[in-house]
Amino acid sequence: MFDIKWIRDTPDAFDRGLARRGLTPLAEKILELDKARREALAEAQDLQSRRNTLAREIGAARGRGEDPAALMARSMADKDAQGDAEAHAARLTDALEGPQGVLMTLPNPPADDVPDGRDESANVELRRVGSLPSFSFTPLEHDTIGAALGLMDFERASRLSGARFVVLKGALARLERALAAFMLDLHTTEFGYVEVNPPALVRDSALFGTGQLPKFAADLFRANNTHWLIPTAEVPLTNLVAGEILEESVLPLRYTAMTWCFRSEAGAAGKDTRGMIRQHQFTKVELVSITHPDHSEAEHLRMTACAEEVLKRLELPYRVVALCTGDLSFAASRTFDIEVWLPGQGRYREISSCSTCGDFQARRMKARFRPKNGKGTRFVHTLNGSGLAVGRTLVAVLENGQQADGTVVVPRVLRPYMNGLEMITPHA
RNA sequence: GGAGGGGUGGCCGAGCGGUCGAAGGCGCACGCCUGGAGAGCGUGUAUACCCUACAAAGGUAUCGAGGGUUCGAAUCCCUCCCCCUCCGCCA
Repeated sequence: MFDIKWIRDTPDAFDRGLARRGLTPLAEKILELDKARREALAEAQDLQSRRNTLAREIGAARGRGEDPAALMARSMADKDAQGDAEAHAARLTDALEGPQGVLMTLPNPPADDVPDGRDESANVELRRVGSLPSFSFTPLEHDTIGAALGLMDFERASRLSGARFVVLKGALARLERALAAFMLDLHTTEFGYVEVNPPALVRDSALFGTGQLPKFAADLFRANNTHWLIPTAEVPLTNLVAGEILEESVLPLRYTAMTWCFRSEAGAAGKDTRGMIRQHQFTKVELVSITHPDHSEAEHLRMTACAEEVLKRLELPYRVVALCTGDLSFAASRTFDIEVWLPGQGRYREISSCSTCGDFQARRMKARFRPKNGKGTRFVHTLNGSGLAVGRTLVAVLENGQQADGTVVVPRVLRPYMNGLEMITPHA
């Protein structure tokens, strides 16, 4: 969602943002609509104002026992014209700001420092952390390891639910729970995030707020006519402040939640069909921050560091990548991906995505705050990041911790969460 | 699922077709008063849009949301959302 005033003031900057997203200029067209809308609005308001005056005079005349017929006739005379002007203004407003309006369907412009590029090949690696493990054997992929342990079952999962589901058992089920608990504990006790247990079913308005709707309905699971399954806890956590006017003193708000995430993975046919990398349902610990506009930049770095800390403590090697304009998601203005090293695949894979959305989501949600000094209200900034994707973290633990004998070493920090277990062995 | 009762400004609460953005109270802010505090008194206290210098003044809208009736709606009608109570069911 865009600030129409900003487009009025700086149409070139707006079009430049679109261009960086690979879109054609639209400022001129938008400003035409905007101008027409304001004219229609002014006309309608003018007529309404006159009729309000007449209505008051009619009331007064009645009070004096006079016949208001003449006044009523004058009021009626303007009625159609007003109706037309209103309808016209409403159509134009809808074309601009309605659910399918231009301002609603255009993506957030990239921040200035986002590298330009068509696709992920233009992403910029910022840093590598941790040293890659070496193996005296050819490291296996996680699904092979899990199957050999007898604790990861794709066949039965597909019998239950089809492709892109998994059944974890025993120590692996426990490992998933341990990972999520460890992450939540870290974020709540050391980084000041408030743990939230939000609904996993939301309605349209929440998904419009964060930007999944109207454009990406195909990526979501729809429960029925009124509810959708969340694709990420970003949706309920961010929408916690939808429609609110916050006191500046409560900012920043930091929320974390462990939820299941449900994604239809439309358009991912053929990608990552094996294993747990790309599932219809997965567990994720999410981080969301609601900040003052002046602090979102620093918060973005802070949030990324919080997510990185999880990997550091799990002793998993990773790298951080700045997404280029072509790889940026709809609502994000800047995104850092954290990619964990997967020895079985011999490559880094995304395990977290930390984005700042500026005021883009806040506008859609109407989430504002009242500045301490100064009047009126301002839109907050919203940020979200995985801290981390639990399923993929489990994959990384398996692939990095695998031993020649098929067992898997449990990372030290997880052992308290695993009843002291140091090693995952077959059928454990 | 069945039967009722409700949704008014930061909060409480009046209004039930006319001059209501909305009485009154509380809270909050500022001022006066005070050695200081309290009490007391006074003033102010929403959001969005239009207009405009993104000033002042003005206009329009908003009493859960959206439609309708009417010259005129917080007040009447319809649809939807939400909350509460009782019964049923249920983790």
